[in-house]
Amino acid sequence: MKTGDQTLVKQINKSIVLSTIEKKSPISRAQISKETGLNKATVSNLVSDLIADELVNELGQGQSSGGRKPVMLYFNTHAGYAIGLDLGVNYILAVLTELSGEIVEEISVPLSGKDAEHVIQTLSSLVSTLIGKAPQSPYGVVGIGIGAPGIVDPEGHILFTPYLELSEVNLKQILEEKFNIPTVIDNEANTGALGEHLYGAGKNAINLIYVSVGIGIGTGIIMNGQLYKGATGISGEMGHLTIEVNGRKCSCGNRGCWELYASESALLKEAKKMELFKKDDSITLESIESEAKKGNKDVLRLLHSIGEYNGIGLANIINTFNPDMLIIGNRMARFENWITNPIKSVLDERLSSFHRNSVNLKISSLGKYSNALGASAIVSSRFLDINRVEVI
Amino acid sequence: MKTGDQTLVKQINKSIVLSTIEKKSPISRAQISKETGLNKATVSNLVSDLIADELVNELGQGQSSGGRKPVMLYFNTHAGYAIGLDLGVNYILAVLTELSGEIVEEISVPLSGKDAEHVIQTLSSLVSTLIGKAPQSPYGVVGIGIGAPGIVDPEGHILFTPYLELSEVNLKQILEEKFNIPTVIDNEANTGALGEHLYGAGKNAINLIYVSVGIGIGTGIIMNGQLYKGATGISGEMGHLTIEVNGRKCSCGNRGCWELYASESALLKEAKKMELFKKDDSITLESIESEAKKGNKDVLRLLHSIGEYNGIGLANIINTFNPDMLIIGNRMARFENWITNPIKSVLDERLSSFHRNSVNLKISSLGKYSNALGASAIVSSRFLDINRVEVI
DNA sequence: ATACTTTGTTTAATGATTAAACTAATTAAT
DNA sequence: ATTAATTAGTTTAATCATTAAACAAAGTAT
Repeated sequence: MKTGDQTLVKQINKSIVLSTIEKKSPISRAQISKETGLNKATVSNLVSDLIADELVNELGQGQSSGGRKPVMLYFNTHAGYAIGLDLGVNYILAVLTELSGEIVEEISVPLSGKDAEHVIQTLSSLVSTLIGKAPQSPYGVVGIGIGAPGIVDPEGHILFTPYLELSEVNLKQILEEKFNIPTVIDNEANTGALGEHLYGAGKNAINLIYVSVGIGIGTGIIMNGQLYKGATGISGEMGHLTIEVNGRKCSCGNRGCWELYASESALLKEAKKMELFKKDDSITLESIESEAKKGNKDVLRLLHSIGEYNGIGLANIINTFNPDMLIIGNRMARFENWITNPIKSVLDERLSSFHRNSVNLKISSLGKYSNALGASAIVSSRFLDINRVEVI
Repeated sequence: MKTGDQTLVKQINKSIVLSTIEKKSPISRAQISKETGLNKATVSNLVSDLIADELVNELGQGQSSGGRKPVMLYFNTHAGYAIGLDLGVNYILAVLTELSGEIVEEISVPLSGKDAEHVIQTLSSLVSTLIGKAPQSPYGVVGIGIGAPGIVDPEGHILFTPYLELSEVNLKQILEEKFNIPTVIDNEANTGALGEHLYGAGKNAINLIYVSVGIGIGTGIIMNGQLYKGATGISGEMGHLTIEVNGRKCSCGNRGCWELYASESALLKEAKKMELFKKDDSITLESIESEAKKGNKDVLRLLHSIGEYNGIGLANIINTFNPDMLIIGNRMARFENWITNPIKSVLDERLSSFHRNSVNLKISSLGKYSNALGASAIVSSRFLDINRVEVI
């Protein structure tokens, strides 16, 4: 059982000091003491440790406020590096980040094949490249984080991906054996939620729902500052909430699932029916967006309707979670200009007054980086042993 | 900021020792040491404290296992008492419990008036009576917990009750001033969830959703062993999930809300349309149940359909939370025999295989006591300072 | 030059846990 | 019946993290 002792006390306080420096650097020992309530002596001790760990640097003196000048402390964001991988359906985005989440290298490659071997091969080669590009540092590459589509269990098995042939593959184990670096895999909605929570639009929200609207719709749930993953790691399948009892049959087995009406797939499917695109066989989000920009009435009407359907599901999420913030991410985010208003008017119409006033709807601020950054954040947080996020 | 020190360490360990005794009594110091990993000396010290606090008793010797006989320790469930109030729409159920949750007194009264004064008067008189009946004990009545219908904010204001005239009333403050006893108010779905989690069907589940199906439908959300209340304390309004986009208008402003199809109100409304009940003006759940027992085909068909609609919403909950357990409580629970099968077949039909296998559906095991016991548990837990549940 | 401030370190005390030694009480074996 | 072995619980001394208070260092203000 996890009992208390002095080691625990020190861990807690060291963590507090480190994250204070992370958030407020440059900062002096005296200021840390005032902000945290820890004794000056305690802060001095812990800072010595952190300097020995190379996680913190002393860098010059600050302004005097009527007495001795303070020594300013900085978080050593270059103590190590983390790799974050956004495993998409037809691309992989790989980033190498500092411990602060700053991107130092990024590579994006299309994913031509869908078979396990090809995917693993591509991932590995990206990881190799990024490891090679990581600058010299005390700790090197401290972890590999992966955001994957589909269902991932707590052990890193991908149980099921609808579009890649990775079902039952234990990516975590494969990569750990290959590179001997701690590896973590999670669903893309979860990594996206973490990315936005730590570095993006959701920085100040402790209860936030990240809604990844892509081919399907998935949600990442952060409550009380912790990622919630459910009993077997497959919570957040809110794309499969029934919004029409006798609606169309969904591949999941259910009927009338939200994502059948509000996702990228729904948008493309409806667009294909339009005269405008009939000639064009390979209809894309780009072409839809360009038509919207031109002001094509039919396209605008379609986006309006998709927006409304998004609003209906978002109202469900608000009624369920009463979150501080909702963040819409993934590819639907690019239609921000056309879907925001219909979403808001549906929320106004459908929410009770108690919920209506507390709605805080945002569009992903990290854009295509939410997943990769969230994935890298999981492993750098683990390395820093800061309880910024709870990851099982 | 909440920093670490020796006080914290002692709090943590004392809490661990006390809850070990609570769960496994009778138990010896040596066994506690083995189970928790704490040193024998530490356990002895903490147990001395707990005995001085009168929270633990030594009571006789246990069986030797080849050496000195152990001294058996018991949790002193009579160290204090807690009051739990289930504030219903037309009744109040009040219980006086031991610290273990054992009921020692219970009073149930009908609620004739709906105005604030009458409700407060009735509550106060029940509390007075129970305080009078509490046996002599070291700590007396340690708290008053209330489970109320409607929306309760974190400060104990009832923001809105659909059926009582208590909107904007600060019950917590009123009762605390009157009795000078710490008082906590929460939504009935939350207290129900806590009751089942601590004493009922959900004892072994750390991720559980309690679904209170009464006049409306509310849910109590327990995740990672903690009650989740949302940004402003009004999460869990899953009765208002849209299951028919263009369905009937609901009083909440939304359309096609789940509770319009699956609640007690839906059942009564449909029953009223039946020939059988046309003569009878005051149709009740009792009469419906009695007809079901007689095997009335129309009633059975109606219950089957209500069960199916319950299943549809429960599938939504499972897709959202992937919980260890779902518990159906409140008045719909009495129709267990007729709704369980339709619920299960809907779940089988509508859930993806990953969720289907992990479904754990139960009916409330505390019956009418879930709320009152959950409410009393909040205050006794606070008193014991055990982190059995997180309550804001 | 002097008094006052602020920063950071040193010192001694406090207190919680713990390993190890010890006492107490019981069983099993000779 | 005596002895050895075992288990329960306490005592003792050591360890270690925090802290208040004293102190040293380095500045500002008058």
